[in-house]
Amino acid sequence: MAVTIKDVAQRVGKSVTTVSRALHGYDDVSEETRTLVEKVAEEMGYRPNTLAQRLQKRTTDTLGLVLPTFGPRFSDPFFSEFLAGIGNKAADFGYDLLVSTQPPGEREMHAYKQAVESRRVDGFVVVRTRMNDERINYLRGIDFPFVAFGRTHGELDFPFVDEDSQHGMRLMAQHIIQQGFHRVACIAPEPDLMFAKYRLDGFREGLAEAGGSLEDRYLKYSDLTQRGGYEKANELLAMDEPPTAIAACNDLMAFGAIRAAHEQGLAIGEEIAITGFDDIPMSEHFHPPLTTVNQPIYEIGGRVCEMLIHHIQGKPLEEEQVILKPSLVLRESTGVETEEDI
Amino acid sequence: MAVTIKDVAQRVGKSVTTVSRALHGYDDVSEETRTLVEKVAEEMGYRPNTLAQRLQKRTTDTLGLVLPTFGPRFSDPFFSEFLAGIGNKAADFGYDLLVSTQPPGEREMHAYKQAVESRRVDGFVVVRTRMNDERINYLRGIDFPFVAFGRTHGELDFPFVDEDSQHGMRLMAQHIIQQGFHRVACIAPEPDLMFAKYRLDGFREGLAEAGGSLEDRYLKYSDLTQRGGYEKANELLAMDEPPTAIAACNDLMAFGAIRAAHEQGLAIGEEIAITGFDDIPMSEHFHPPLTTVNQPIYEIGGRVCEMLIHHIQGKPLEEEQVILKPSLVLRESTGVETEEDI
DNA sequence: AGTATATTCCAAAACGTTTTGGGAGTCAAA
DNA sequence: TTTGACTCCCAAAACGTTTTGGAATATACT
Repeated sequence: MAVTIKDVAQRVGKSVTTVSRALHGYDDVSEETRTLVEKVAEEMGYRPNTLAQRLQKRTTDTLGLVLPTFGPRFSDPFFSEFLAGIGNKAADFGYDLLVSTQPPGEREMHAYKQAVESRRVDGFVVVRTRMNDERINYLRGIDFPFVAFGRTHGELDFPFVDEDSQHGMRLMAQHIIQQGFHRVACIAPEPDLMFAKYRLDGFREGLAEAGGSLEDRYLKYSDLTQRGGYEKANELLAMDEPPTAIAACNDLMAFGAIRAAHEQGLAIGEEIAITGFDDIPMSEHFHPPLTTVNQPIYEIGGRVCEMLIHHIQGKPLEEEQVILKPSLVLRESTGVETEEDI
Repeated sequence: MAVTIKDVAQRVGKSVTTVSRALHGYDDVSEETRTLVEKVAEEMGYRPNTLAQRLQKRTTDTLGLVLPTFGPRFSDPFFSEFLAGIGNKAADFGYDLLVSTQPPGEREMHAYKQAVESRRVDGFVVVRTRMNDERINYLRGIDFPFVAFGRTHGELDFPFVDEDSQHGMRLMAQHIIQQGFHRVACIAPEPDLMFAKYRLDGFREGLAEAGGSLEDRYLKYSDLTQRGGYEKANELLAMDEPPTAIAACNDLMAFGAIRAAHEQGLAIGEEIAITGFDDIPMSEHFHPPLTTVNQPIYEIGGRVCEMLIHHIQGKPLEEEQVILKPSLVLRESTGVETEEDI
């Protein structure tokens, strides 16, 4: 059907070898035949068959990304932005991006193993790391290229990009106290997620440094959804002595908490402070605009992707392990009045 | 490095052919050798090389999806849910999903053409169709398999799934009028998007049927982001005679409009009604909860994917063109008090 | 003239599969 | 004993590339 290199060779009256070498700029082919080959290939609409090229070069030029989804209504703006960051960078380098969606667990691991064993990808981007991360253990065990977004507990002898969310949450705690909110609660995700630990630790440190503390009764665990944040915030607000500040560990849960506070008729930013983490685009446009910790998700995606490609190509990485300093974004949900930075 | 079928063949003392046929359940191989082959293959950890298989079978077992992104901060919850729908269904059928992200235009078309010409995918999911859709023209022109989410203007001789958003917006218009809001505005996306036409047409029809109309000054065009909705709503609310209802053509823009109304101190659902379209998970948890038109995004993704796979495999489609009836989700942003459906 | 050196080319192997088109052996029926 | 059917097997071709390891010719230098 399609035009193959053999067809081109026949047409120019040269061997397949010569055509291939002409097209790849080898210098053992005369200027004359090179231009002829190029012309004919162009005319015939020759496009190399990627599969054949990849088989021969023993490389897939493909990156793998397994998105950890929870339930069908997977709808985390965080991931679409991260995906765009990876995807665009991958395209720049001529790599394909193979995406699959699996909830953490057996099927997820199966997706990784299958991709590795049947040689579908050259490397992985591992996202949302966990305390003891089976994906990373596996990939490290077989020495398969990957770069993680996030760290793990224990040995950190693999390449990653992470934000210093411990520091971010420390700043956030201090900000909350400074704004005059003293009964402070936190909604954290399942503690198996690595960033949960960092954010919670940082939050505790920040409170301690500002002379406060996080009481056990004010610590709630939830999934990372709005619904989860809503439910846990409702529990908190129904207590005898409800908190006057709720720090959620991501923006989505903060949105849920805001809704709960609204329903209780609380003036957010005055009677209660609510904070998030991530600074997804929506947080600026929420009512009220959300105080949160900025995470340059798109850039991180690009960075991770670039590191992975270098890794695959055996190029040395100038920085194997990147930790970014976060910055606070202060908005009305903690009582800060601002003309929003546009 | 990795175990090939040749290694297995050598080990069992049979030909490569026999091993291949044993592993694929052909009946011209004895029960004895079959079990032996299976055992040895298992022991040696043999996994067929996908690339080689695909080259030989002249198929890629891969679906293409090019997400139309606008700018780096691409963060549309709509797409992550749609992606999950496609991804999970593709996995069920053993297909890979190749994702790239490109803004509409030249680079986008290049992504399609490259994937087709270098034979990287067996078919495409085309999302967010446009009036005169170059992607569809191209794919149809070369008779390449695809299924669209959405229709186009003109001939509809290709497989698609779409929601009858015309009907949805008709219902919405009537609901708004019924709730007693009469100065009605609309924020629509660039008219090149096909669903913009349907939604706007439907909205006009609904208003007409309820004895109203959409004045030109109350029609604003925007991108599909929150920021856009916010800006256009501000323009509307700054008019001498501002509208008392704003129907946005997606939830994200509605969120932006809500923020604008909040900032004007308007009581949403009472002094002004605001509506969206899509019913992304967040719309239930917004403040106030958003009246919108439900679109089963995850299911549509799965449906489109399944249709595409059938198409690729040459199986007849029971339904080539699917149009789903939408349903209104009434919430507080139009003054409806509900115990939310959980 | 003979030898080295460029220059230009290509046959064949390789990547790892699946499929094609038989072949050899056994057994029962003619 | 031949014939036909059946069972089990396999060499070789094919998929479409790239790379290896020369070969052939022309040119330049002793």
